[in-house]
Formats: sequence, C-alpha cells, structure tokens
Amino acid sequence: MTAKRQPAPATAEHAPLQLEHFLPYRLSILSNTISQAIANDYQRRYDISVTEWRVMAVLARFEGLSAREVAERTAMDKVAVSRALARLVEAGRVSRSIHDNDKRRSVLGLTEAGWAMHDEVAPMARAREREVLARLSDEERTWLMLILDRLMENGPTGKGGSVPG
Amino acid sequence: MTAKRQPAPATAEHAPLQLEHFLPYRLSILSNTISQAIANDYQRRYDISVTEWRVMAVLARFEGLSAREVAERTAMDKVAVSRALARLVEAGRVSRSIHDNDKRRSVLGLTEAGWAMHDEVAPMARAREREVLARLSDEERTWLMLILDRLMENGPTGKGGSVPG
DNA sequence: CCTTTATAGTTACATATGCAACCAATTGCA
DNA sequence: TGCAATTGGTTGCATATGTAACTATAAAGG
Repeated sequence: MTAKRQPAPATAEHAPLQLEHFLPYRLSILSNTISQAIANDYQRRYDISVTEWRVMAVLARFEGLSAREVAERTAMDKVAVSRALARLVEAGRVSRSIHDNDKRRSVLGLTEAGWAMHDEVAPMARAREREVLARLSDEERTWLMLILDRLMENGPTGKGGSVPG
Repeated sequence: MTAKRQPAPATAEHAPLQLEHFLPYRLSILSNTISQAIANDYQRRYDISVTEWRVMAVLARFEGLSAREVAERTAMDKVAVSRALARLVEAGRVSRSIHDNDKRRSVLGLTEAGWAMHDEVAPMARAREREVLARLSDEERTWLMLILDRLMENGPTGKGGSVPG
C-alpha cells in the first residue's frame, strides 16, 4: 500500500517539472483561453475561424497582397492561408484576381461584405483585448509590451526563423 | 519596383487591427513557437506529442491520479487525456489500474520506461525554458511572472476558473 | 529556344482536436 | 431496496492542421 496523493516519493530523484510554473505551459494556456474567448464572439455569428479572421485582418490593412505575403504577415503557413482564402472567397468576403505581370500570384482584398464584417468584428476584438489588459496596472502593461518585444525579436527562440517546422 | 506596401487607403474609415501589436495574436505566436521548439527536442526521438508529454509531467509529480485529475491539472479536456493515456499505456510508459473502491476510476503512474524517458526530457525542457528567459533581465523576468499570475488568476478572461486544482 | 531551377498556390493524406453521444459504476433519495 | 441523476471514461464523427507531393507559371543560363 503506497502513500496517497503527495508529490510522488520519486520526486527527489527525478526532479519532475512543475507544469504550473513552466513558462511554455502557462503561455499556452493563456494564449488559448484568450484567443478562444475572442473567437467565441464571432465564430458562431459569422461562421469564420481564427485563421480566417487573421487573414481578413491583414487584408484590411494591406490591400492587394498575394497569398504568400499574407502568410508572411500572419505567421501562418501557405497551406493554411490557401485554405482560409478558399473559404473566404467562397463566402464572398475576399476578392481574388490574378496579378498582371505574374500569373502565379493572386491579388487579394476585402469585398464590401468583407469590410462590413471587419468593421463589426474589429471593435469586438479590441474590446476583448482591453478587457484582458484591464487586469494590469499601467506599469505592468508597459512591462508586458516590452517583454513581448524582447521575447519575439529575431523569433521567440532566438534561433532566427520563427515557427520552426 | 512598385511603391512599398502602404496601409490601405481604407484605413482611416475602417480602423483595421494592427495584428503585430495585438496581444492575443502575439501571445499565440510566442506560445506556439516556444512549445514547438521544445517539442522538436523530443517528438521525433520518442514519438510522443505535447499533450502526451504534459500528461507524463503531471504523473511524474503526482502518483496515482485518475484520468479526470490529470485533465484538471493539465487543463486539457478529458477526451484528450483519454487518448493520450491510451497511447502512453500502449507504449508502456504509463501504468493503469482500477481504483479499489470505485471501479470507474483509473489509477495512473509512470512505469520504469516512463520514468526513464521523463528523466531525459525534463532537463531538456527546462533548458529550453532557461534559454528563452535568458533574453530577459532579472527585473523583466520578475515582472513577467507577476504579470502571468495576474492574467491567469480566476482564468485568463476573468470569467471563471480554467486551471482548477 | 530548350532545359533547369525556383516560386505561387493547391491537393492529398495522415494525424490531431473538439463536441456529443454513449456505457458503466456510483450516488442520492424517495 | 429501486430508480433517477451524476460521474469517470471511451468512442464516433466532423473539422482542423501539418507535411509532402503536385501543377502552373516564371526566371536563368546555355
């Protein structure tokens, strides 16, 4: 009959991770929960996924990008972008034409309907972000931004490229 | 060369999101990149996924948990845990028996092989974490921990507990 | 020109994940 | 007891995502 629930006796020899203090784990929980909370605001209403929304957000700022450029700006891979675009074009939210001087490239932009949706979702997303940041003091917010900049410069692992794969 | 991509003319009227400064987006990139970097260290070598590793990490600290308790401690849902356990038991890394007084519950723990793997992977994971944190000053590290605590207390959206236990 | 190599984007397949329905053991309570 | 409600866990199905292979243009070099 072994002891009940305490940290396993093996602890001393094995030095297990404390997941709840482990940075990657905490970031993952935090990130998922926040993104999910925002997504809930629009996913059902507009039948759109997070990746699709990100593509729209980029196209709202940069008119006429190609799919590859969208991939760069969203840090998504090109397959994900391709699929998101297929759905968005199908739904009439994004327009796609072919580049004049390079028939491989597409030229992308939001349609009227795309803009209409964007103009409803963007403020909701910003509101959620404010809600989260409201839990912090001014000082903490300043540090957070600084720290994120630091962690992400040259890619989060410092190895160079981001999102290894 | 065509003019460098400017914010679309529509910007003024539509106030698009600046994804690269949007907290949820940045967290998501950072989190994925770090987790992926760590996962690369062990995924191929041991044929194990991030969720499986998390289950093992919890079982390394708490011997004899049930599947539901593992789910609580990892913030994964019970289906994910069930599937991770199926693979881990199959691979001989986790032992599963039935609770004496409640035949629904399983009683889980690492096997010899499980411990052996754990003892190789845990130090690598910790090393990666240190690598990331090394980009910050002592002061920044302190703030980061504080800020994460703050953002995650009562669940990241402030709506309800998400990492109980 | 013709061949080689690179680039934009799509498709196919295999795996992962989320949700709902489900089975079985347990508990609550009339 | 006996039956409804609850809980631990698994399974099925529908989606999502990553990797590699593929098509089509384009660029580079003989």
